[in-house]
Amino acid sequence: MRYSHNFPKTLKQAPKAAESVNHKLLVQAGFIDQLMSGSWTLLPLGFRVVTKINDIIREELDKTGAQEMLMPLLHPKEIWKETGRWDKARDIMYQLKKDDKEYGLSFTHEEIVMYLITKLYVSPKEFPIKIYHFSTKFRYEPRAKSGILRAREFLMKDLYSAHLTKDDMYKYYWEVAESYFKIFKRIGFDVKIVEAGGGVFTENITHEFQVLSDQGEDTIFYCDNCDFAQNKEIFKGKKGEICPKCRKGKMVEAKAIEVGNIFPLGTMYAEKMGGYYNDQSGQRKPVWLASYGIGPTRVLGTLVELFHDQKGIIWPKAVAPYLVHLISLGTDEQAEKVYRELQESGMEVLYDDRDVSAGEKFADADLIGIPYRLVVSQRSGGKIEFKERTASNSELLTLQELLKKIK
RNA sequence: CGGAGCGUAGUUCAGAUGGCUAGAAUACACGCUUUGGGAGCGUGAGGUCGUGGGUUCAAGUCCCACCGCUCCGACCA
Repeated sequence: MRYSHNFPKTLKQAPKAAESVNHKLLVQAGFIDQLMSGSWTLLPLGFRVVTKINDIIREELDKTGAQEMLMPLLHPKEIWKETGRWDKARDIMYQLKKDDKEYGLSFTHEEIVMYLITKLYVSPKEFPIKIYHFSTKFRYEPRAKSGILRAREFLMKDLYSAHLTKDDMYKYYWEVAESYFKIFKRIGFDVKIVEAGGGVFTENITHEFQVLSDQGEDTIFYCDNCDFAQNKEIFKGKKGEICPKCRKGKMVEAKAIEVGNIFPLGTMYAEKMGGYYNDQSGQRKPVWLASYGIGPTRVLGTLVELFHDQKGIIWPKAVAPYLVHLISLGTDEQAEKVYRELQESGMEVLYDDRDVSAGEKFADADLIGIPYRLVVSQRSGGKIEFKERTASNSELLTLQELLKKIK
């Protein structure tokens, strides 16, 4: 991509109102734009990062046998009445009326999934059913905040699984937990799996995937010796106490950002919506439902909170919008050739071909945060100057050496 | 919803005790020059001063109401 045609360009200054790091840097570098409080556009650079995040999620979930689909966001009131959540979730659901018919904007999809399963499944042999989609969620937040971390409209990947038995539900539940762990590791996070309550979703203990960060609005307690961790809402002890699980480590208190969560919902949805099957003995039994979410746009913000310096963003390679940032300093013919060759080798290149000063190109490269910076100039002779975003020194390489190094 | 701050050009801001055709920087367009850390000169375009009402000979400036954004709190799968 030629940066001269990238929409939009970086800003000289971050917006005045921005205080959180993800808000400042993502806006200044041209990844996102705010429409109103809690509502954001993913600009081309931001959308590329989210696409990378989604691709990783998709790849790992497909390995568990899950199938991708897409469900609607405009829901009839009646389906939410069936589970009682039209009234119970009134505070977070956008509800609207048009010509005397009432609708809700989706804040989750359990009701729709249960409706689909009840309506479309043919035989118990089809279970377990594992379906997911990436789509927008609308949630009325009393106070949207922290840049893109707490929005009223945001992107979510939600997976739903339906099972004949509780054991089978939990078997897959832990398989997804493992899958989530891999996803976050690939993205670049060191996540903690934290026990939590289920809120408006379930009475059961659920699990959150938390990334430690001072910018987080959740408070968690975790053991410094074993994997025990609980969020503030359900943890009964205090920090510094002996871990109730391993009896060896001490409990640590920390701020964290919740990037994913999983819910073993049980049979409530099936019972309220008629999701039954006949088992071998001819008995009528409800199916077991679980749901699992990851917020790709919140992941985007969390990445910036974690990976940045004074000059800008530092994208992990797995999710960077481009892998290399090519800069030409007054040697356009050579840079054009390098650009062409890099593209032919399948490299994702952002090529700054603008007629602006060297300093501006360097500053923008640091701000945008692509992992590798390449400079072609008089000074580099026939070679290409290679520098990692986090390094202070560069080295001169031929194209072949460069390709070998990066791949 | 309670508290605080803010709202003037695309962006960041200046416009004191009310006073003339509302300014700067930056970004943008054109020309020339320039290319290793946000270059220089010139020309040009760009504004319902958040909205509505009020006070006044006169309001960006004072008063009232409302709207919006950010932060703290309440809330939060």
